Amino acid sequence: MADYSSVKIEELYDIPAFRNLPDEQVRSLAAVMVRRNYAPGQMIFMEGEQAGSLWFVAAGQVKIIKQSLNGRIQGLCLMNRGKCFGSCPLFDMEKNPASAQALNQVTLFVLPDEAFQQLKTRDPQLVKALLHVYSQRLEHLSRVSEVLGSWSVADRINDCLLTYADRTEPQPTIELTHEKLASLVGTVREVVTRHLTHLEKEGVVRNEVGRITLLNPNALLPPCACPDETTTP
Amino acid sequence: MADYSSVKIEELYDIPAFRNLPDEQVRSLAAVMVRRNYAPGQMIFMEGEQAGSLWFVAAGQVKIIKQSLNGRIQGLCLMNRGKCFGSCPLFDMEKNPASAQALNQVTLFVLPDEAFQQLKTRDPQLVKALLHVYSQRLEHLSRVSEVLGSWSVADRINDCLLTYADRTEPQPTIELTHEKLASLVGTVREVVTRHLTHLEKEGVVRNEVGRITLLNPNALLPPCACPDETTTP
DNA sequence: CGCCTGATGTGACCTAAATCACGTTATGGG
DNA sequence: CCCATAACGTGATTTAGGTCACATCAGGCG
Repeated sequence: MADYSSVKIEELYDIPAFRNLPDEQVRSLAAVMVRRNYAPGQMIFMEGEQAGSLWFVAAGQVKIIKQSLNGRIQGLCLMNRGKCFGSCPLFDMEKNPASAQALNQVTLFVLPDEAFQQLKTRDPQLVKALLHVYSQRLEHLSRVSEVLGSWSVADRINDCLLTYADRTEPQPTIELTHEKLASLVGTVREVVTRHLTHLEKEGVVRNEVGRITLLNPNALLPPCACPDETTTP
Repeated sequence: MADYSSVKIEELYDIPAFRNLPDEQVRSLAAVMVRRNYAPGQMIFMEGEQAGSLWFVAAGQVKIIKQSLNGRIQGLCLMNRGKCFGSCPLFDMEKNPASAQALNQVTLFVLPDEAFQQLKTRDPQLVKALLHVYSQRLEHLSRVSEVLGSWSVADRINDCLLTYADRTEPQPTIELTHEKLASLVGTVREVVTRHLTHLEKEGVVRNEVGRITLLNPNALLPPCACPDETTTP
């Protein structure tokens, strides 16, 4: 099943991190990158494993998760087409801080560690592009920490819907089962179902099997922007 | 009250990130760094503010927190003597991803943004040292996410005790009030008190006012390392 | 030494959300 | 077309842990 065929230059330009790079750099990247396919549910790499490579999502969705000793799984984020993940070879991280799992049929482009090490010496611009990706990741994680720590499950679900909605269409949609949404948010299916049916009754979303349509995204917005004017003197 | 006197070279050598740097580099750092003092509870910088500088803890403790719109506060970590925090000028982060607050009387060394920008061009080694700090932060945050998402409050308290214990003495101690511990862990005082008195009954810790002594740290260890041999066939 | 304030102990109560336990609805393959 | 299976809907029950309401204890200080 594994398809190790090469990566086309046009395909690389679809990835935001590379969009502004000059042609020859992308060309040299394409030469060393590898295409990989994964089946739904398949693990791409595991937390704690030796790290190094960089992964780019060409098609499908990848879930980044932490699994703790007690068996519970906490989703950290969902990587869509164009996103980059993997332990950063720029730092000297030895191990993957989390696991990556294909959520559906997935195609990835891999930049192997060795290839990256070579590129980075003669290509500081590339390094800068990737550093930026990592600064976003730091921000994202600190946001996850905030959300997990102080939001209600309902708010977390709303936030997740807004974050991962596909906005290319007039009606933003999310192509996830309740089960998968639940694992991303860090809760269980029943709670997601209940909350979604509630939202549907309010006319905020429409539920179909494996797909949620946002009819009124704004209604999901305020996590709790309680207008706290009451600064009692 | 603000004491802007200069920073001594010996003091910088106390900071792990600089310990292995050659003498002249540390000398040039000392020339541009600034000393600052903060009172207990005082905010050092706020989430969302313009970022840039790097901060090093010379004495006291600094709490890194996220405050969400609903007013709840989630502690991310506690910085002890020698630790480094602040938004990384290496990335192009515009804003602080979190706030920093002095937990007690605190002395900091500040490396201002401008100074750092100059240093980094002629000192790649320094950059590398700091990148390493940031890779640790990424790991820490992903750990926080895991812990918040899937551990019980009791486990989180235990973990916090182990993480922030001062191991220089035979009996590790934590110098925090229950209130402050609670805000670090992301819970309320009562829960911390209850759990600590429970631990004291079991002989695992000793409680004094503003101080907790770990009598048997190992008892705090397993978050839930349930020996799950039962791979039922 | 008595008072005030901040740090603790502890019970009663209450809510969010996880669990359990089903029933119902899609949907694709034979 | 039928059935297995995955996805969804919904109630009843349970529980961790947050909230409230006090009572106690320790240290500083006039």
